Amino acid sequence: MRDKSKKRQLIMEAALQVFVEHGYEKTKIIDVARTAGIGKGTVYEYFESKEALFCCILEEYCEYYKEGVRKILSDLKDTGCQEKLLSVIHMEEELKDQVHLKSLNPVQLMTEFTNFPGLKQAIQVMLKFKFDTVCEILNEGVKNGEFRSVNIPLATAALMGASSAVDLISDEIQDYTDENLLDLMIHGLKA
Amino acid sequence: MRDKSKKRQLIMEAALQVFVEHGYEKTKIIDVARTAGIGKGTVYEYFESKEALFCCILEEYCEYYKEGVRKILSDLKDTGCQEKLLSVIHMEEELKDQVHLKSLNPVQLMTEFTNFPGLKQAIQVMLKFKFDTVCEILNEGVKNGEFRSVNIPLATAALMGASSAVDLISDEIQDYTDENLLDLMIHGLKA
Amino acid sequence: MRDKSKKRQLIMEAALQVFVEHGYEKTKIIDVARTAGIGKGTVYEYFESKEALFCCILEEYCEYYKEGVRKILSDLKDTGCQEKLLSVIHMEEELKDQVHLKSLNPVQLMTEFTNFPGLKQAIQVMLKFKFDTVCEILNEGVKNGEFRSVNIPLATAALMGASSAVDLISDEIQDYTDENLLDLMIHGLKA
Amino acid sequence: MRDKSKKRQLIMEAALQVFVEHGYEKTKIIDVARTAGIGKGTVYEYFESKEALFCCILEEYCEYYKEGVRKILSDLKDTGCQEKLLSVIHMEEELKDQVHLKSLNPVQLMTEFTNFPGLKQAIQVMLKFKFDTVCEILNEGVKNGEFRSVNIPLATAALMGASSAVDLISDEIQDYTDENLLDLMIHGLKA
DNA sequence: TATGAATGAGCTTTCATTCAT
DNA sequence: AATGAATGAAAGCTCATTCAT
Repeated sequence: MRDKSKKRQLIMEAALQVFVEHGYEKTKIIDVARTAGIGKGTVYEYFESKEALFCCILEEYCEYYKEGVRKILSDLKDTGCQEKLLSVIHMEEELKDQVHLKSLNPVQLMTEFTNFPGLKQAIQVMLKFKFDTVCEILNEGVKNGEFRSVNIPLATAALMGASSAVDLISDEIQDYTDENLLDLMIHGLKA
Repeated sequence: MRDKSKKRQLIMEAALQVFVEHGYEKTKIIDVARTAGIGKGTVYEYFESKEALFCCILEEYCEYYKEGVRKILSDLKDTGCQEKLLSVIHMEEELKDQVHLKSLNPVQLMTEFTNFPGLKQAIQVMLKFKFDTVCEILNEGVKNGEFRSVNIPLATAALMGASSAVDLISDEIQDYTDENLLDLMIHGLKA
Repeated sequence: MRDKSKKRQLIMEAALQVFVEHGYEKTKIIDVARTAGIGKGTVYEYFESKEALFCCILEEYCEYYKEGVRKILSDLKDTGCQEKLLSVIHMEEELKDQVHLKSLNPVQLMTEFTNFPGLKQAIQVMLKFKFDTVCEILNEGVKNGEFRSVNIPLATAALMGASSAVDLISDEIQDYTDENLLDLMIHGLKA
Repeated sequence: MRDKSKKRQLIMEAALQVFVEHGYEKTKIIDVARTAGIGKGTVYEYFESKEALFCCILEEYCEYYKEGVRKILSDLKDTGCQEKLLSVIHMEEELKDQVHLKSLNPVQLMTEFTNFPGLKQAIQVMLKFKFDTVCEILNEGVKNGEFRSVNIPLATAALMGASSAVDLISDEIQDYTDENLLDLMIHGLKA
């Protein structure tokens, strides 16, 4: 039982690595298998299809992320919203390091999977969770006077998008820290 | 010569439409040909390969975009930077309408084409141009005291990312206008 | 148009040959292609799938058979039912020679394709036509006093089954002719 | 030794059931194992291969059938041939009920396994036995004046084929009984 | 002895690309 | 110049069989 579960995890980790490196379409099951050091058929003992494998990865990642967010926010119950936002953004970076990936950014994923209804749905669940979480924090910030009364969904999207893009373009950016980005979003460009 | 050029354009427009609708991998050359109302082989008379076709589209789009940006900025030589930024963001929206597409957003494209070296380069050219343009505007804004002295590449990435993501998540957002987004980025969240 | 149709026919003939020789499951598309002297992909230009290919063959065979039966029976409008039955049985033998096959006997096909709903239906159409045709002849024979008042569906099944099986076991049978078989079915074993 | 033999029997019964329900090709060893309530590997402890398993079933079925026929015929030593034929046909029906199967009709099997030389041979043994048995009865019937002097192998094939087909097409047949079929074969269609 | 996890040969099917017309 | 019929490499997936436990 332990072994079965471990191998499943092994495959998911190998798959994650290959998916992130080559993208969904270019990823071949045989490469996932080789990366995991197993045979092609074995992948299918654990996952019904390539799409299902991808879905499982997303779901796990999502759970992992949700869990992390919940924990952080409960730890920060009494701090300011700026700190909460920072922690949420931070957590994502840490998550990436832990699972050794370049990105599982839902904003980016949405782009790639627009045409896979099955996958798109799984991504939307993740995206929705992030969106709702950030919305809530902003809402709280507006209520307690920390933030001004902005269009919250718009601000949420902007925040998520900004942090996504910074990722993609980070080669060009000196001194990037989550703090710097958040500071910018909070204080704005205005002199 | 005229004809040759016109048919090339016809194919590119059909291809753009199909690429944007279905994504690169899911786009079949036969669908491009049918959309263009021509034979499958004809596509290959004008473009070496699917990848080359995509590249040409990007390059043309990039030129078109550059041209538009140059014109706008020369028209706005003496206005404030906020207006310039707005015009640049606006222009992208207009461009989409003109070529009837959901998106050719370079931030999104970067995601999908990370693994096509050929395509990635073309996208990066486009991305770089946008990036440099926005950087310049921000730079000017800082110099003339309109903006505070922020980390300009970071701010540029945030701005580009925000406007990209708002696109993807726009279902959730009420009252989205480029003005609202820009206002948010300029004044920040702070109360 | 002529060519397209001819190649389709070529593939169907090659496929028929391979299907009959190796059975449905053991038939590989690559073998059909090689037999037809074409590439594997070409088969799929003309038929959606292996199953569809098989279905088309059955349907064509069925049409061919129906046409033949109709013609024979209209030619024999005024002869006895025994002669009609004989002609129908004869025709099947001739058909086999014409299409160079061991058998497309529906009674046998029913056995092999019990588990392919799609294929089974096509076979049942063929079987039903034969069944109905023989039933009608027997009915007419009973009415005109040529035959006694037997259970017609039962007699039809027996007749069809007898002529099918004789085929399969024919190695063992000396002096087999359709006439002999029919004579046996008509006069019975009784001394 | 007893256990070994019992499990072997268990597997054969499970396999028989699955083979009859799904056909040879569509039968998966895992399904046989599940039906038998054992592990997949265990099947291979008792049978060399899927084909060997099928062969063993046929051989056992054949033995069983032979035994039954021998017993019946010895019991009926002094009755008429019509009764003997009826008993032989009856026995097959009973056999089916005993082993819970839709059919192991050799005429039908011959069709499916034309292309499995190994299996075909086993089937032919069975077929031959039936064939020879029926031939003998007919021979006796001709000799004792019960039947007229027909082409015996032909009549045998017809009889076997008729009873096979009636099986396959039985949905359409009202009031089917072995007696009715035999009566038809003996008295013929003639008025 | 019994197992089922692991395997990879082998299958169907897709589609970018070629090339004869 | 334009075509679309032909192609075969490549991919996802299945399942009989093996073998370590």
